[in-house]
Amino acid sequence: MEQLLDILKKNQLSVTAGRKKILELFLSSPGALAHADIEKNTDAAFDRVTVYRTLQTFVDKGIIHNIPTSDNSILYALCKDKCEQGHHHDNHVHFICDKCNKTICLDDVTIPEVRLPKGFRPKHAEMVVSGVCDDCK
Amino acid sequence: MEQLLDILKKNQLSVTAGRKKILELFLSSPGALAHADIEKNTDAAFDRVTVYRTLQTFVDKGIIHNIPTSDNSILYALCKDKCEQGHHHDNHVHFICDKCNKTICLDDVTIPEVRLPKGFRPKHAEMVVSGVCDDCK
DNA sequence: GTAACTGCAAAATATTTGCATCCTT
DNA sequence: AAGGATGCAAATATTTTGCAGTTAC
Repeated sequence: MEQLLDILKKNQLSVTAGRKKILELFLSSPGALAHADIEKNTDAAFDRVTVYRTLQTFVDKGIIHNIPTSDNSILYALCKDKCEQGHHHDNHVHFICDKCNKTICLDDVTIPEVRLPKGFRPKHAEMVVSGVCDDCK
Repeated sequence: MEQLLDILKKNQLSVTAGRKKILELFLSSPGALAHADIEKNTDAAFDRVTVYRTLQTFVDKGIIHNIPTSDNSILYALCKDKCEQGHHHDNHVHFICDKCNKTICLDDVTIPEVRLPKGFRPKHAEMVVSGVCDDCK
């Protein structure tokens, strides 16, 4: 809870009920959350628009980042590393479980470097592994 | 062109103008395409719904696959390897250029293996690198 | 001729914007 | 008190579905 206020204050965001609740969800969730998850877990206490704006604000501030997915869903997860505004360092692998369908941040698994063809200048890399997670094995 | 008919026939799909045109786009494109790209490049000759259904059909048959992206866009690319229905083998890295915004399949760059935490069973991996491509450097 | 494919209309879903009101600092 | 955040309404955008007409085989 202390941590929660800390994060908001560090990012110069005013502390509101919606932001507290949504950030709390992320802090207590082992994996990533979709917009729909958040609406479900807040009992629609907040307007759908507020959720959109809160997520966008968190992304802008570098509190959360979005995770690449193959379908059209947008998933968000906490930036565990030191993310600054507009400069994310979420260089860890994400795992999607085919059974329970959860997305998990493997914070300890860093994305390996790859050798690119001549002329390509890499700036950022994303890696998503799917399969069966520890809980569902 | 021969190749084009080949692909459709191998997958037991009837040969129609829409499917030919869309598949042709993929065959002649160096990278991935979004739904919007396809509408643009076909001059809206086909109904939007037809594009949706054609893409879905191609994915189901394993002719194309979708590429994970961090924003909410859905990108599709040809399966260059031998993909069977419901069983893709597109284990190459995709590159998204920040300048020209094109997505390129780096067919020769294979996705490296990563060591996962205990209990995780990987089945499939996707990797997307962004930066500046050879043309825009 | 028959099954599959397409276009149109419309429904369902998702996201964005403007503005008045309320809350945080 | 002032600026930012929220809720509501409505505008946009995206995707899906049903059905009748058309096309491929």
